[in-house]
Formats: sequence, C-alpha cells, structure tokens
Amino acid sequence: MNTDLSNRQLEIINVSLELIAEKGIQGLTIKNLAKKIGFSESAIYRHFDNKIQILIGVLNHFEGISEQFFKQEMENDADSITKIEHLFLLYFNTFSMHPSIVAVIFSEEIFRNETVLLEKVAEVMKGNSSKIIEILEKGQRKGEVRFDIIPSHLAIIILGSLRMFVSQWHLSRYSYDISEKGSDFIQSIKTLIST
Amino acid sequence: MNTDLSNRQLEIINVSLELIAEKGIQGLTIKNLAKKIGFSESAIYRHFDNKIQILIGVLNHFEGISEQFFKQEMENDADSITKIEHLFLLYFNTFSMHPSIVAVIFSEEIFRNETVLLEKVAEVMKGNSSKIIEILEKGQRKGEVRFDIIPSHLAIIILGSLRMFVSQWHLSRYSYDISEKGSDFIQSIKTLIST
DNA sequence: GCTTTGCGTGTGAATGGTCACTAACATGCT
DNA sequence: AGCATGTTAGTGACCATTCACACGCAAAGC
Repeated sequence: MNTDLSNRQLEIINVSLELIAEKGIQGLTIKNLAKKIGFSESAIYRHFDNKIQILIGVLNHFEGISEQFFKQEMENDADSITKIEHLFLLYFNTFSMHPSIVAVIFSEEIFRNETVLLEKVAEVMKGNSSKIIEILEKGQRKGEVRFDIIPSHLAIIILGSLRMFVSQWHLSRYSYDISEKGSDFIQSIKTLIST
Repeated sequence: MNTDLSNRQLEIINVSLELIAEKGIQGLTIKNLAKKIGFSESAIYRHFDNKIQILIGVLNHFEGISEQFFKQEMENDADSITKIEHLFLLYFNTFSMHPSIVAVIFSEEIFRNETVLLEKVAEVMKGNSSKIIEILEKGQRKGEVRFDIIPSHLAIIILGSLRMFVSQWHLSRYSYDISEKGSDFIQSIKTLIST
C-alpha cells in the first residue's frame, strides 16, 4: 500500500492528529492544517492529492499501532486472558494520550459517502477483530477461554464493550481518568470470558 | 420539555429521519429538507429556530421509542434475560426499519461542538443504561443474572455489543439481514449474562 | 355585517461564512 | 535546465440563516 511517507507527509499526519484531538474530525480542515503547520493552504496539495489521502494516512497510522501491538503480543507467551487485558490497557492508554484516534476510528458516519474511507475503517476493524478471534481460539484450545460462545461473538462483545466504555468517557467530556476506572472494567471482562 | 409539536414540526422531523436514512447526518441540510417537503428553505425557520432544534426533535423521537419500550417491558412479568432479549430485538428491528436512528444516536463525533446535542445524546444513553441496570438488578435478585459482575459493567457490555453488532452491519453496507444474523448473537449474549 | 388589524405561514433574494481545491507564478537546489 | 516546494489570489460549491415582502384567515372595532 502507501508505504514510505516523506517527512512533510508525516508532519501533516501528526498535525492532523493534533487537530482532531483538539477540535474533532470537523476541525480537520485544510485551512486549520495549514495554519498550524505555518504553511499556505495550497502547499498541502504538494504532499497529498486531497484530504481523503490525509485521512487514509491517519487511519494507516492507527492501523500501524494496532499491528505492532498484535505482533508483539502474539509472540509472547502470556495466556489469552492476559493478552485481551493488554489490549484493553493499550487502547485505554492510546485513547487517553491520543483522543484523536477515537474520533477517527469511531466515525463511520462522517465517512458515510466516502467509500474509500469507509473501506479503510472496515479493514482496520476487521484486522483487529480477526486478531482477537485468533487469540480467543488459542485460548479455547488451552482451556482458558469459555467454550460456549463462539470467538467471533466474543470478539464483537469485547470490541463493543471497549468502544462503549470509551464512548461514555467521551460523552462525560473526559471527566475521569479512563485508565484508572478502566482497570475495574477489565476485571469484569476477564471474568466474563474466562472458563 | 418540548412537548406538543405542531403537525408541520412533526412532518419536518419525519422528513429529517428519511433524509438521514438516505444520505446520513451530513445529508440533513436545510436545503434538502425544504426540497423534500416541497417548501422554501426559509419556511423551515417558521417552525424551528434553527437546525439544532430539529436535531433535538429527532433525538426526542428516539428517546420516545426507548421510553415506550421500557415502560411496556418493565410492566410485564418476563424474566430479566427475556427482557434483554426483547431489547435487542427491538433495536434490531428499529435499526433495520429506520437506519437513521443509528446515524443520529451513534454520532457523538458530529455533535462534538454542539454542547446541547451532546448533552441530549448523553441523556438518552444514560436513560437507556439506567433502565438496563434496573432490569439486571432485578434479575440478580431473582437469581437469573450472574452475580459476579456488577450491573453497571454488564450494561456497558450489553449496550456496547449491541452497538458494535449494528456498526459491523453498517460497515458491511447493510449486506445482510440484521434481525436474522442477530438472533444467533442474542443467544450468545443470553448465555453470557445468565447464571 | 362590513372593514380593519394583525398574526401565522409562506416566498425569493441575499448575506456572510466555510469548504476543498486550482492556476499562475516564484525560488532555490541539483 | 528542471524539479521539488513554496506563495497569492482566486474559484465555485454549499452551508445556515435573515430580510422584506405577500397572502389569507380570524378576531376586534365600528
């Protein structure tokens, strides 16, 4: 796909992330971008064909974080339950440090008429989902994860719970520390999926 | 709150729902609204102060559906697990018949800088959540719902799973019948929360 | 009973704002 | 000489909202 980004491209993506964190997806405009970089607006177009390509860059960035996590996590020999716990911890940390990611990954509605972006989001979600399923299947084989619910359903439940937890945090206007309150919640999830 | 809407106001809200269903929240513009009703744009402003009031109307509409459901469901004497099942069924039906609702209720990100709307969404979510908690608590007392996870966590898990399930359906571009595929999923949720 | 007044509801045209994007031109490095 | 990268000044599209004006109906005044 689109590998090797130039420094300028990376800068644009980083500033995009900052902008989204500050003002939400709607705040990501070429004008704001240019202002924040200290650029003219037209200069952006020397580095990206259009705004959609920038958003794809942002999504690739998030995809990268996920992939790196799963790669690292699949290799170690922690049990499945612990891996899922790590996943929650990673997301809580990532989200509280880069709230922009929440905005991008959870806003299918905004991308509604941008097929390319919708597909990219779907792809990222599917990637995450299949990795989780893999972890769960292995966990079932080792007798750590309950057998009576198929992994694909468990994955929906896990991802959905995670997202809802973050959503509530968002709706509360970030009024509490998500990592702290999250650790209780993780215990419940563990109880739920364990044998 | 804002009770008694005029016929015209109701018409505007209904057409808004249709528009959102067709083109997403972004498709809900005064221009489209006026065109679809057969109105001039300025006529809209005879019935609503501004666009935000229309969206609040839409959210109230959804709130009404939920309230009505819970009212009816709390009164009958089905067990808690069945009530939760009914909730899923209701949502699957509502969503497949009025996809607009999904768009509105799940798009906190779009309302990001509209405090009033964010609060309204938060309110609706909180209402649903507390009703579910109520059902679960009763279920625990009657020994139908597992005791080892607190109801507030179970509610997050239930609402989150529901939402994620719908999200995936959305991302798949409504490529399957959500009610049909949903009934399997409901079984898993029941297994998960039962004693 | 007729006129007048005013209100509810509609209209077309315009306003000022934002948006993504482009064209023509400039500069400096290789 | 040519390419990468920047600039200024637009373009046209769309947006929510407002303004001055028009029509018809219903109550109030005579």
